[in-house]
Amino acid sequence: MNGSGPVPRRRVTQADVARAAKVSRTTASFVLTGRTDMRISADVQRRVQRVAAALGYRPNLAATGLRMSRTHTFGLLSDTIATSPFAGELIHGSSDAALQHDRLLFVAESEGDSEVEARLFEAMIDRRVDGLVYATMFTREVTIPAHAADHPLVLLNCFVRSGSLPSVIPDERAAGHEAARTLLGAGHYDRVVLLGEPAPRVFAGRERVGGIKAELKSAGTRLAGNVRCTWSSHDAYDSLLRFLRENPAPTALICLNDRIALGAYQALSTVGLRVPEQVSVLSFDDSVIAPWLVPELTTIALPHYAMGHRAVELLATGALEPGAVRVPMPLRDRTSVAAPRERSDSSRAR
Amino acid sequence: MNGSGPVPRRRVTQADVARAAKVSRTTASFVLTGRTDMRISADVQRRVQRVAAALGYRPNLAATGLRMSRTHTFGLLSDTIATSPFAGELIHGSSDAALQHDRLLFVAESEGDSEVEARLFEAMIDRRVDGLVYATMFTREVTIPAHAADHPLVLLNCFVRSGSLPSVIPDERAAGHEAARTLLGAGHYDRVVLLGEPAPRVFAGRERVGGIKAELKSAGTRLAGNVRCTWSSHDAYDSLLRFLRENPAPTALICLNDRIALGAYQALSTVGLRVPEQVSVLSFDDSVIAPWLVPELTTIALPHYAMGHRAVELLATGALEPGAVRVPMPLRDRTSVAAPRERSDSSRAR
DNA sequence: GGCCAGTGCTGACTCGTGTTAGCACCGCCC
DNA sequence: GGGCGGTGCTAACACGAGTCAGCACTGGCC
Repeated sequence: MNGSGPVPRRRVTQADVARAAKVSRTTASFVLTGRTDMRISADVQRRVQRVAAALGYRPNLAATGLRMSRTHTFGLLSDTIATSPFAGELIHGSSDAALQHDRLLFVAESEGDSEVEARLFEAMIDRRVDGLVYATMFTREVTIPAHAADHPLVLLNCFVRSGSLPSVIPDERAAGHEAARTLLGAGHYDRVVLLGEPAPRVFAGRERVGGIKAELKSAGTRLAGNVRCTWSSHDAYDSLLRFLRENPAPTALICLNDRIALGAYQALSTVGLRVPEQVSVLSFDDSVIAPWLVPELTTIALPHYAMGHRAVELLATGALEPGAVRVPMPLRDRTSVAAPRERSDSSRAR
Repeated sequence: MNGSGPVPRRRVTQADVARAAKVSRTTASFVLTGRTDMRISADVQRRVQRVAAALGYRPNLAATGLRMSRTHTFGLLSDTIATSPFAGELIHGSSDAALQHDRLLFVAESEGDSEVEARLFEAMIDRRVDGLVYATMFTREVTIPAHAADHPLVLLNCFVRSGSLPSVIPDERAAGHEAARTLLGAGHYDRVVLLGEPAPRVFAGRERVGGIKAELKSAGTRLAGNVRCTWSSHDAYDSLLRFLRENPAPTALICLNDRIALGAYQALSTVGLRVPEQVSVLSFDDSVIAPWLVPELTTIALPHYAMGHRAVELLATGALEPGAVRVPMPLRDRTSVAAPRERSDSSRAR
């Protein structure tokens, strides 16, 4: 006799449920999709529900995707450079939002290769994603291929010049204001030095500096110094060291990002200036190293998680109005900012 | 008259191609899937190909997925803690491998919540992924829910006790050997101090220390000191500072990870010891800060990119033998290791 | 001229689901 | 008792592809 053997465990389908509940597949479908406009007796409804649960029925989303042209799936396409620690946050926020809206995310990276980008784009469209997020690692302007316009699309951390596409970017300008306000609030007034300008036409740099200067101006003061350097810890180290040898020490330092702040810490340590007792340090990005530094670095965070979350949420809710959503950048108030110990003679109590 | 208006641009299907090429849909299907066992004249083949290209036909993968039960899609499920900068690398490697094998990756994170994990798991299965990668941020042992065994599964950066599942992990032990060998090669022999043991039953720590000690032993020497501290820069800073005040300075320091190395740098700077002239520093992980430090940190890299790549490749090629694939950890030879300047009297030329 | 083998293509079914049109039954009313 | 309105369900088609069985035609052979 031919033993039944281990059944190859086919997945249970709607038809299985219908058969077991002794109704037509149509009826099962109506009950399981929860449609009320078709008259199904309460009795049958319960029976189908119960049988479905008992058999562990789960709809085959490949099939519904085909039938409905909605796959409950989004694509996240980024140009992420592998070394960026922010990529994880962006994906994390996106992934969380997707889960909340019962979606799943395809994630892929083009490394800036536009041919690869096109291939990935096609691959997602071929799988009939319901929408796309196009993300960049650094906030910048992008151009989007024309055929992309056929599909729901949200730009993440980037924007198009025309502003004709929905996009999510960090509010860098407000962050600049916040930075200056924080130092002013701690009592720093006229011996605040900026480290890192000019960022070569980089959105973040331009906006941050703009916000800082505007805030200081409206408080009736200005930067006491402006140390130029690239956004690398090594250059920041060298540049600040040179500055400190030729100028009076500032009471506070605004570093345009955490990498610069790291270089600044090392330079300050080299000349024997202590943070925050002698020099306060405030920075931007809240990269992983901020809490590792001694003392822990006070910095204004790039809200990558929140941005990713927001972008996917826009797609999921269909709120696709053109224009930029600016996500606030929160201050991570740690221990590198303190009140200035000695007042310079030109400072005044506020 | 009812103007034709802008056609809602329905995607072109195989049926469209067949119609335009004046063949049956069956024939179109055979040509487009490149099947040769069915006899189609070369003439018709060319015609179909040409028409398909002209119309820009692309198969609907939701449909083939349904028909074939193969979606050309994998799922990557991780417990990633958002703050980890390594997540990006893991995903990057996986994504690249997927692209190479014409697959797309669902990526999702559970944040260690097993209920969320189960939901994501279901969501992927419901979308009929061809296989799953289960990834952890830190190398560790995991337990996999039983029903997962029904699907092709590769463990990434983790393993099951029984070893019954294919898994990809970093070769931490070999890295320990490499670390010791590197210092020995630079001339450090008997004044090498370890900073960071014991890692509380952490795989990476155990293996690294094991490799280091074994290598030193086989070279006829041993660690000159063992400074215990947690894997945080702050604790490393404090612990090393205390050690340096009570002991002769080592010629080389092995830090069990880069965070510890950062604390060590700051402590060495505090007591006026220069890297690498007076103390060489060697570390593990190659986190983002390694190249930012002054001098740049020599460290043995966690091969997250390679591991992600390998895991997806295993799935794509179907090479799913049980047991662990150990991925080598490359030395990033920067500038924090140099030959010791002065020999201690007990050292001998090698 | 009828049979056979080979060539080249197509009809019809399938995957698992959503949806429209319509069928069978019941009770009521005149 | 025959039409009629309502109730409760189902047959049949569609989504876009892959695949099996078989049909129509040709040419050669006895």
